[in-house]
Amino acid sequence: MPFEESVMESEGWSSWTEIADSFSLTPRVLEELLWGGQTFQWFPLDEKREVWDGLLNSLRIQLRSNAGNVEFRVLLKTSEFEEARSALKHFFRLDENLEELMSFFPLAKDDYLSKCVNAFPGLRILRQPIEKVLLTFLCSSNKHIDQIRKMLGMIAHRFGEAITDGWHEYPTWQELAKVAVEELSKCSVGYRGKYIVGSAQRIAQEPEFFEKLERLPFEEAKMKLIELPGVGEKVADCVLLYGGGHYEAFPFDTWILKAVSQRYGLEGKSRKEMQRFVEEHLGDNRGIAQQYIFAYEREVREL
DNA sequence: ATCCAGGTATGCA
DNA sequence: TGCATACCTGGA
Repeated sequence: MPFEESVMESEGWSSWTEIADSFSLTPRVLEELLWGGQTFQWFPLDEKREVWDGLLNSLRIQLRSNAGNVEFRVLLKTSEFEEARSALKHFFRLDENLEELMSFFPLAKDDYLSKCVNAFPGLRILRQPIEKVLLTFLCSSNKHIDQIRKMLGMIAHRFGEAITDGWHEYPTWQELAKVAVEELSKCSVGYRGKYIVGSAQRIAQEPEFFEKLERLPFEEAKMKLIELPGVGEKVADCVLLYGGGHYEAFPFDTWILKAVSQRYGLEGKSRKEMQRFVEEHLGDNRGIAQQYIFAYEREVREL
């Protein structure tokens, strides 16, 4: 019997419902959003990765693309239906006009970017709490996405609040500040353990750290983040892009570095020069462009 | 086995 | 500033 049947019949779940009228995504793009390295609290329920199981605002939710329409259902005992729907609209940024944000991309004179954009229609930057994003990208250095996911899963399970059916939230920074590095090391975090606890302790001793961070303009927020141990330029850019909604952030990871230098003929150029090129060529919403490039490169290089 | 992975911190020219 | 190296861990 198809997997979907048993899911439909299990108790406690609401019925599958569209998140919003005009919100459609192919299964591939939905997969890229939930599994591609922006967020780490969603897991595929089936081999084909068409149904997703996750946690959003501590609500247990499932997602799928049904003939293009993004549908959700929620475990009713843990939440109200409309609460989940509005959390999802927020998460997918349905309040923003993606087309308009991308209207300044130099698509007419950039075949490469056009290819990236066309390959993942509707791809966007998810909106996640900045506290959570900081934790995820503090784990990210020198790791594959699936390894990051495993680390975070262990951290949540060991230190985070239990929600339902073995699902745990991430621990708060206040909680992490009290964790011993040796304890955290049991989550395979390696040398990142001291970064996480060290950052947690600084955050814990500065009241409203994240509130202040969110009020700062991009460059100042970036400097504030880089003061934390384990946060360099790349992690700071990720935190501000995925958690702070700063589309000026353009994280230069190894993939993007390779892609930009090769695709735009900038081999041998310094990192500074590449940054300057990206700023001028891609414009203020370059962070969104980065997401398309990242997705495209991962797909063509087959991982 | 040896290398590398969504980098950062440190030391030295 | 700009480059070299070490760093936990685990999978290829």
